[in-house]
Amino acid sequence: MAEPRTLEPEEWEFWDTWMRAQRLLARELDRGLQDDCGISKAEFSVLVSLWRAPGRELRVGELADALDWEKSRVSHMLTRMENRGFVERTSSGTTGRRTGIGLTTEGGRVARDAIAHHAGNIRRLFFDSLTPDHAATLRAWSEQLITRVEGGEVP
Amino acid sequence: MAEPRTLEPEEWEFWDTWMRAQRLLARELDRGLQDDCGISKAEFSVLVSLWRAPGRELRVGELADALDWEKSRVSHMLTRMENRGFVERTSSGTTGRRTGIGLTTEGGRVARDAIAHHAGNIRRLFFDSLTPDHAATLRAWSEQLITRVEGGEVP
DNA sequence: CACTAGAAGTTGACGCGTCAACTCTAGGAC
DNA sequence: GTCCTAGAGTTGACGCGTCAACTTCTAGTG
Repeated sequence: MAEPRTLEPEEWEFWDTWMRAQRLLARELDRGLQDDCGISKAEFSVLVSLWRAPGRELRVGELADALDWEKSRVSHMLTRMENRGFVERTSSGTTGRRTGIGLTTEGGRVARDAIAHHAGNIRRLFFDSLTPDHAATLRAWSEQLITRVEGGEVP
Repeated sequence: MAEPRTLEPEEWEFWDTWMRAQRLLARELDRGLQDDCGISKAEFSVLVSLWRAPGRELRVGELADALDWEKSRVSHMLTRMENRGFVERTSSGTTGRRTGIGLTTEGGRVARDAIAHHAGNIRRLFFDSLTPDHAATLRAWSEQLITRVEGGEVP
């Protein structure tokens, strides 16, 4: 028997609830980052990627891969973050071409701070709301979903 | 004993996985809406809200409440959707002031289509990946999270 | 009725993300 | 050496979302 390809009202309600929870969670975390550290979630991601990188330095393409962003998005963001003094395009190679992205001192400071604050907020908003059982379920489901979608195994 | 307010590496990994799954899910749904129906998720939300409204008509403030958006965001979006012919600002009252937002014929058609397509995609990507057990867990957790965050009950 | 406070809605500026077009460089082929 | 191409990175235009300032309507007070 063919599954219905539409949703029952109850399923819509579930979906709306789910989306709402996601939105609230994301909003709260963004607000925390903005209020406590003065940066956006996107800026945070860049700072963390650089912070964790060997030598605290990456290339644009590597950043793009790590963040799963388009290169041009990375480039735009780096321009803005360079203007704010968080990041610098470091020259390397014989021609002095500016390849490679590094943290400034200020950028490193902010990264450290933000990681601590953000970790606290994630614990407070996410982990504290999960029982071990819920956590296991969410984790399993996330992994399965990633495999399905990234593998293109969705019918 | 005080809980640690930072995250263990394993927790970070869990968090990253979780975020990645969310991102993929959202991206895939957006792509479906865009490819199949030529609209963004935001436009979809507006169309659905109007479609479900009594009389297929709402005011800006009501839309803002329903969507949990800022009024100005709604206003900007309506301007764009009005230009695309999906929506019209209907006059009412004695002074002919344009209050109230309605669907155009075209808007109604697109809304119908999009709801069907989107429902199919949600089933395929979300519901099909859930066992009844997972579903129950996710639902319970979502509701609890909403209560906590909206109630401001987070320490 | 005039006045005013405030709600409802709009606008403009700005930072952000995407897409397509562009520049620059490194590395062959000849 | 010269040319040519593929990849890396940047730029510009445009739609989007937020914030603050603004206009306009409405309702209450005297």
